[in-house]
Amino acid sequence: MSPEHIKILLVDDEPDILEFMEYNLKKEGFQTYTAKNGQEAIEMAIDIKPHLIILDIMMPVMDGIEACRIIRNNPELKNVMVAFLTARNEDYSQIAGFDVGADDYISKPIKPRVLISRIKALLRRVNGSVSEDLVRIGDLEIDREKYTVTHNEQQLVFPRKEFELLSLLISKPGKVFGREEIMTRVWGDDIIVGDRTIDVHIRKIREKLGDESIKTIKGVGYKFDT
Amino acid sequence: MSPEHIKILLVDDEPDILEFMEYNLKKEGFQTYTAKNGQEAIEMAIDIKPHLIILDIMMPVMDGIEACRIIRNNPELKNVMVAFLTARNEDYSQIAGFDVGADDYISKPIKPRVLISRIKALLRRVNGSVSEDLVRIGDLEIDREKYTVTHNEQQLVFPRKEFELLSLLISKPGKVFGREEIMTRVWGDDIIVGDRTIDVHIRKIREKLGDESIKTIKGVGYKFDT
DNA sequence: ACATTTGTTAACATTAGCTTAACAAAAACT
DNA sequence: AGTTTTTGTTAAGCTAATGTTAACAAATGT
Repeated sequence: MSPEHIKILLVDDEPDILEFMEYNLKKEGFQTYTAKNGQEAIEMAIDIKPHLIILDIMMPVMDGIEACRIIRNNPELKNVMVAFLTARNEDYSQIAGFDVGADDYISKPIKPRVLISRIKALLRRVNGSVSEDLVRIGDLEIDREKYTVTHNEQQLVFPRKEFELLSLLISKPGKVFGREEIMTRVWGDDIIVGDRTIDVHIRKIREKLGDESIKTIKGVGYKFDT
Repeated sequence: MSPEHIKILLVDDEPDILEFMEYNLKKEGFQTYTAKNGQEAIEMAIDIKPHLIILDIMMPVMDGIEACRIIRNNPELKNVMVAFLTARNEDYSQIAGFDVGADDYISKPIKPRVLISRIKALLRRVNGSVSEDLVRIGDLEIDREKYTVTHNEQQLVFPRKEFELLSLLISKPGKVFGREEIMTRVWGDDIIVGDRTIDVHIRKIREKLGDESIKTIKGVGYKFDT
């Protein structure tokens, strides 16, 4: 999704900050909208249905936390992303765990490059590419966020590579992943490791899952299949 | 705190009354849950951690008084508010409810407006003094307002960074927080501190909590898990 | 101003998990 | 069948990531 189609609603009571953010986001091609308090933000959000709302926490009339709560409870808005703006040294405790469902925190003072990259990361998430934190296949459930694999009610611990490898295979059950592809997607293009490395990891996964699920297609690669 | 975030557990053996209360509370925006006896109520309460439980006194299987007693003895639930539903002419002496720690009585027949205003009053009490900033996970209770962590009846003092770090981890139990994320959310984007800093804080927290609860996922991050 | 508590760093110890090498087994090819 | 190629297995080393400690700096309290 290109920036031109992304609507971002900026909410802050300080005009300077709004202007600053708006300038930087517009330069990147985003569509921007502004509101100066939570109340206004919600009305506007319902109207324009932005992809992302950047909310200052401290605002008159209605603060960011409260606004976020309302947004999260509005069925029309519950899927928009919300990022909080927090003062540099604002106690994290003020916001932490108010599990109002914020997707990110951006701290002041805002640096344009940080802002942009955070926003892009956020939007990447919304587009589905990354998210999908929980995948269930048969009696297997892998949770990328918690980094756990649950198998027959048992939570198993998987070290990084094993997890990523299994995760990759499961991402498309049935598809055969060639060694090349596994290499680049689990290890990356730069680092070079021997060929047996993959086998060893496959073996460990099989060991933990009691075999069966990962199949070898000789000369081609591996696949996950029930 | 807006009604949308208030969870109320309604407990009565008469479906009509449940439905009546539920209808009225939902209209006000509260989240409601229902159970038809004390047994069920307790299981449900542990699960959903409601803010308020409205208990009928006379019920089959387990009556309200007994249920309340159990609730008050469960560390995870001891701070929820409990209100009893009493028949109009029920003798107060019979109730003995205050002995088991009820916070209010609501007498049948229930009038919607009375019900709502009593509930709001109750919840105001909660917000004024305790709770809301209080999170309980297992035998841990962290209070963001007081900056304290209670563990096995012991109030521990956590310095700011430690507290914020623990607080972050607990805000989503199970989720693995990468070092990057920890950095930005506890320290902020601007300030740069060495890598070992996080470890040292983690260590101190573990020291105080007697270890176990914070787990390391090597190469990924840390998570809080029971 | 001093004492105490927090936060950070640096240097070193430790460990988990990654990689490898060497060999065994199984397919695949002649 | 024999040979070649690919994969499985094992255990031992290696390395990067984390744990640990203590000393110092910074903040906070008295």
